[in-house]
Amino acid sequence: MTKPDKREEIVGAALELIAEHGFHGAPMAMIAERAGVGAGTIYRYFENKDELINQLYREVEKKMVDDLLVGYPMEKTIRERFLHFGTVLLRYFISHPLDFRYLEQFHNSPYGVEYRRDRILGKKEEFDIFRDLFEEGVSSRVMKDLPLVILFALSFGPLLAVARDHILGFITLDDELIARTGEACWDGVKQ
Amino acid sequence: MTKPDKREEIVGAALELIAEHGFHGAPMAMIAERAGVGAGTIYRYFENKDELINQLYREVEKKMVDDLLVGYPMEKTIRERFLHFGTVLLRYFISHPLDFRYLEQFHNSPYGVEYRRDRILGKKEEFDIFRDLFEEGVSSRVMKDLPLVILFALSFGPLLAVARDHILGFITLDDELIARTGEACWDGVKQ
DNA sequence: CAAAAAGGAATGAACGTTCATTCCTTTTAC
DNA sequence: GTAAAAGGAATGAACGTTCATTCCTTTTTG
Repeated sequence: MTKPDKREEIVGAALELIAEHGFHGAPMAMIAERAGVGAGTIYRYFENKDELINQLYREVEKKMVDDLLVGYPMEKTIRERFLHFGTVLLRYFISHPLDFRYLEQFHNSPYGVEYRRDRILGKKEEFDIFRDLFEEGVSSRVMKDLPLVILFALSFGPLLAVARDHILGFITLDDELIARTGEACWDGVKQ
Repeated sequence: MTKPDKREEIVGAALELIAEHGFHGAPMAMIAERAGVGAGTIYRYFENKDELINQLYREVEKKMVDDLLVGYPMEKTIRERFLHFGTVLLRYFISHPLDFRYLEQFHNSPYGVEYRRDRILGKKEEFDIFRDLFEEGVSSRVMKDLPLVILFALSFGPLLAVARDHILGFITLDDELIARTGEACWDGVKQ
């Protein structure tokens, strides 16, 4: 196994185990075993478990955001761009359930709270296409004049909830249901 | 300290510590210390940590549901009943942040998934005022004809997200914002 | 009524287990 | 042959739980 392969194996094993069993249900020894490497080897690639968890988060998030931007209809209406995001996001979660579960685990942990605090209250300069879309929506009076955080909640709250329900098997989302869920979210944020 | 007092102390300490630091950030020894009892004493009231966590969940949930039903306008329109729930729920979470955080921790853990599975897929016979409201909304064509699970997501998804943002200090909800958030949720589910 | 005995609630040190991390040996790469 | 990489047993800290003992209340006895 070549060097980058080993890192990939570790990251993949960590993703699977943490997505399925949570941070505390995924001991380093188990990650090592599933990755097919020695326990000590992980520490050649990651300083400690926290570092592994954080780096994995960034990789999963980047992969998702990159995917989200493919085919983004930059020139279309706000509504269409909003629906694009909703649809693509839901599809992404459904076809990458491990990624979704991992992101959820992360966000619902102290790691995620700290991360979100930085993101929302911290430096704005970073490229944030969601923020741009919502700010444009509010200032052009196409969306309700509510704080960004609430518009985010109205949009992502339901999307995350239905993605979770689908992945846990409480419902089966098809294309029509995905589209109608996106529309319903739009009804929530639109003026 | 009388006998029921001790149980109360344990439950209160567990609520505080778990709400703040999660299940794994609240060792039994720490719960015992905060409760002002010996570590072994907890096991006189609860068989084990799981039992403590589950019983605490049921108490917190019951307290909340009871509160939610006070002043429920049984005879008013579906819209008004929906808005009542949204408002009262948000207010409850804001004034009981520990309860909210505990419920979140629970729902985002294996405990919660199992619990939800029973609730959604399992026996329907249990009294569930939410389910009744949404079923009435759909059948009377006041709400969108979507699966109940999705209507739930459209309603509670944003409410939970907003409550979390308030409690974590990302936004400050006042009466007006609470009302407008509820209305926005209604826009999402209404036909 | 007072003293002794019993009962059972409370305690916290101790135990066994689990885990992240380290350390030293073995293997690989060049 | 040597240095880097990998391996996995060893380590020690932290955890949930147990249990022998203490403490306090209640009951019994004379």
